[in-house]
Amino acid sequence: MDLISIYSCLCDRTRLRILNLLAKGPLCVCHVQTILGDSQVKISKHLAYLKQHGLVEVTREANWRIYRLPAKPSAALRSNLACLQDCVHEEPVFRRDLAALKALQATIEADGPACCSPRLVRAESRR
Amino acid sequence: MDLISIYSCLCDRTRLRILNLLAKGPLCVCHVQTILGDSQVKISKHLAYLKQHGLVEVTREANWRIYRLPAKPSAALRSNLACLQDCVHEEPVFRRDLAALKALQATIEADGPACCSPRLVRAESRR
DNA sequence: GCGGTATATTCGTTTATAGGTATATAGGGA
DNA sequence: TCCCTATATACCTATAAACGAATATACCGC
Repeated sequence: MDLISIYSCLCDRTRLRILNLLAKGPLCVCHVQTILGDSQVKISKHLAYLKQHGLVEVTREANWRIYRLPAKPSAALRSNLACLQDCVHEEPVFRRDLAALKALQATIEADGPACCSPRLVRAESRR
Repeated sequence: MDLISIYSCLCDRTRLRILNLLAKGPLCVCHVQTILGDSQVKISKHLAYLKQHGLVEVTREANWRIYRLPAKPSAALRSNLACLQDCVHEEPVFRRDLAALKALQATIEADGPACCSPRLVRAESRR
């Protein structure tokens, strides 16, 4: 994975928003979709783009796909994700997304097991 | 200037190479051209792209245009340029470019005043 | 003013990307 | 087996970007 791949992924707002969410932990597609308020296709394609360039990894859990940041990111990716974390604080969209994520996670906990509830995510991580 | 502008600029190898050079100090177009070994149009257009997105600034000195990194970069730009500095070490192209830059600067010093010799650059900076 | 040098712009072509609509795939449960 | 849900893919269109060739601009020295 080279720098160009990384920056190509970062130069789209939807993808930045996705990465900002994944920085907090793994998520299934439907939750990303809910938080960003975008269509299923759009989210799916951006996730595919990120995966193709090595910025995210996927595992399957039942009907769901759980996306996450790479377990072993390259040095370049690590620096850039860290840098991104510093920069996103300035733009309100990202803060709003994180707030929505928190709210959603609270609901998930309350409702019991759902697509990417902590329980499930832990379970499929163990494999 | 927002994150997308920054990352859009960074997702092209030619522009990364240019920024890597400018990190060492101001340069005129012809020297960038010489070091990268690309056509005049190509370099000129990438510099225009960088300028349009606020990643470089230009001043004129006689027949030459001197490009430099912004005097007062935004926080986001500053972090990303710093991050880039860390990352470019891994790829040989960038090291080779810096070596070529050093060689070129030695020649300039020896030959006396040229388009972007330190003397001229200092002179036009004072305005 | 003229010619030369450095740089920018215009135009055309090719390729990549974003987004949508419609459709396919794949697993789970009745 | 059939249906439902979650996600991916194919196909289309519009827009942006990259690059080259040719041309324009702007300053300099004579």
